Amino acid sequence: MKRTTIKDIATIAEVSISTVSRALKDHPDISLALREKIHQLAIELNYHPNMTAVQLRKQKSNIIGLIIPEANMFFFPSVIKGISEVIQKSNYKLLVLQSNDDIQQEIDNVRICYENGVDGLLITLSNQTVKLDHLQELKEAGIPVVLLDKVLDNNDFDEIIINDAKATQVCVDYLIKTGCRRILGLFGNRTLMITSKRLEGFNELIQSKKDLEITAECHFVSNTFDAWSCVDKAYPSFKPDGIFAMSDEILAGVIPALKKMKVAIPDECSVIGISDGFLPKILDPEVSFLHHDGLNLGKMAAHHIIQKLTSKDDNTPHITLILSTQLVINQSTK
Amino acid sequence: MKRTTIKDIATIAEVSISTVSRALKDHPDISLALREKIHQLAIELNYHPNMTAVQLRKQKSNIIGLIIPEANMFFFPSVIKGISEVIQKSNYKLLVLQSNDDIQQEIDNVRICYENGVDGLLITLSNQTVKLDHLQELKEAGIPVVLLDKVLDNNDFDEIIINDAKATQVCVDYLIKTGCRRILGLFGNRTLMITSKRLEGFNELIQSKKDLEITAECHFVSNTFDAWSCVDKAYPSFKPDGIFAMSDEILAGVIPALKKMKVAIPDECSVIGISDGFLPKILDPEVSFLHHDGLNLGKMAAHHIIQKLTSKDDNTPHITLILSTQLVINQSTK
DNA sequence: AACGTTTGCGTAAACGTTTGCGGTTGATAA
DNA sequence: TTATCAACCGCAAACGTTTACGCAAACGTT
Repeated sequence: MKRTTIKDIATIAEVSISTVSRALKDHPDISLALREKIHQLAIELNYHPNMTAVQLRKQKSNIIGLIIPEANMFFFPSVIKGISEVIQKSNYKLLVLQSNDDIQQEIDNVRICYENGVDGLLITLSNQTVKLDHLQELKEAGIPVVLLDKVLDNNDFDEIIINDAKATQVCVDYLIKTGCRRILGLFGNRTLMITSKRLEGFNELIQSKKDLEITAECHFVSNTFDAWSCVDKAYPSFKPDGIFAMSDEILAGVIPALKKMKVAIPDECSVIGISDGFLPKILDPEVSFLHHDGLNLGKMAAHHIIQKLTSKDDNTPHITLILSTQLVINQSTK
Repeated sequence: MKRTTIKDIATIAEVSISTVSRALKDHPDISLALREKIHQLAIELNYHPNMTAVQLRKQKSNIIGLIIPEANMFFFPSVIKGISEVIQKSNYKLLVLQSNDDIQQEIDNVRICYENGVDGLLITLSNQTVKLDHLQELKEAGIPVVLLDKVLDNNDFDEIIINDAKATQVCVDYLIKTGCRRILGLFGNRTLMITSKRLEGFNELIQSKKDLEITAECHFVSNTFDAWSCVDKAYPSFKPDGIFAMSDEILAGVIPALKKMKVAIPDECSVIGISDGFLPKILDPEVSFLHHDGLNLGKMAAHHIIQKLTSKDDNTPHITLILSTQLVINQSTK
């Protein structure tokens, strides 16, 4: 059951290979009659182009690489969905690799992308990544790279992010405005820029409100259940009246922890977080959150990289796209 | 910034292209000294093989296609994670396409996989899929196809599933054993085999317990919020004392709906479902569920297709792998 | 000394496309 | 008649590898 090639079609139609190739893409050099005949033949023989050969010849794969730390249920599904929607329309395909938050795997994955001739790369850095040499190589080879969400400071790459500091401040500010004075901040991995930015914003805001005598405490957790046990320990000793969770993953641990301790939300303690928006709806009570829209992030990323791929001038300076966010107030805050 | 090829290496080392090719894979025909020299050169020149060319020549891509209906936060993240973990170890890559539960997109995606020369295909059928001609073509071209979770009856393909009917019965049986007599069943899209199997199991069990005078009612919903509003409507009229949700996506709507109506779980109404296991932990109260392990499903699928790819004899009859499941009891049931 | 055998490398075809260039018609214009 | 020019199609190289085959030199065996 060998697949049919244009050569097979050529033999049957008794024309040359090049004629078949041109006919199939309706090149005006080929007469209409012959074009139709060959199209017909292609259908009959169930011909499908061998993209591998096309890639090799055209030096273009129409494949976009996506490297993510981990395919967890938070955030990435929406991002992937957003990317897929856009690139499928533009005839691109998505090669998904995960680094498992391991720098070596990330480097390997970048290499895999390169070897497989991706036309562009979207990447959310692992939390072990502190320099971008591996990406620099790609860039020098003329392959556009776009960083998503988790980035490094002062890098030379295009990036699509939110204003992490401000996002955090909007949340914490809301807590304070609604009367919270003892605020517990829960953050992710310390090595991540996304974490330090949000932490920075957090501390800055607390500082700026010192006349209100705010007390704050910050913890760093690595996943949902880590957040859960962190709240278990920190709540009784610190007795916060407001908790800020920097991500859905953390939020998913905070609410159950409080409820297990019979802490009334928001009467005894308010909760707010940065979230993709789904989780807050199904938790009880519905959580107030700053909407960080993963679907939109994915779409923007895809649009941006496709635009880079189709535009001729690649000497544009690197660009930072800052997504807008929106505060959504629900019952978890007063 | 052209990428270096073995030709470049050959020119510099003043040997032939084939010698470089062999040296790089340590072919014994090449002297040790030359091998080392060429390896060294490859590193200096930052050589990376062009997999597209390798693919074309070897007629093998080491790419596995994955087609899913939708990258949502339920189930698929774990499946993708499981698949990725396994295939990355075996040097395979994953091409992820989503059909958005649209048959035409699914067909297109299968074609894309074929054109890009995937060595194997993993697919979870869309809910519009009623025949498998598009997959048959792949199979006839010698490309192994494995169906995941959502399958059709009496198909000729390898499949990895759970015993849907039994899984449902275990859940509903538990509800009945703990005293429920008015049971509301919430199911997904009717066209899916997975739905009809679970529904079948549901009805069968209810029938078999007719001496207990069980009353049951079934509804079909398409997503979380659909499930939510369904409960909103059905609960007041039907007044169930037990609810069965056939998936995480549905479960995520049931619990909030009940809580909003101030229904005490499980005192007024028990809840149980088929779930990947994460969601039940963060909902309140913690939900009893039959564990349908997506991570494991992914791993099994990857292992199976890799095994098929490496084994010589492809004339094995099609095989159905039925994953084991486990009932986990929490506070949402008595 | 004659004959195998091994060692070490090169030649060239092949994988399935695309595409620049050139060539052959037949018609039209000068 | 000859030059011009479309219209239509084929030749062959190229993309970067792999690999069957060949071949020369070196070595070992009688």
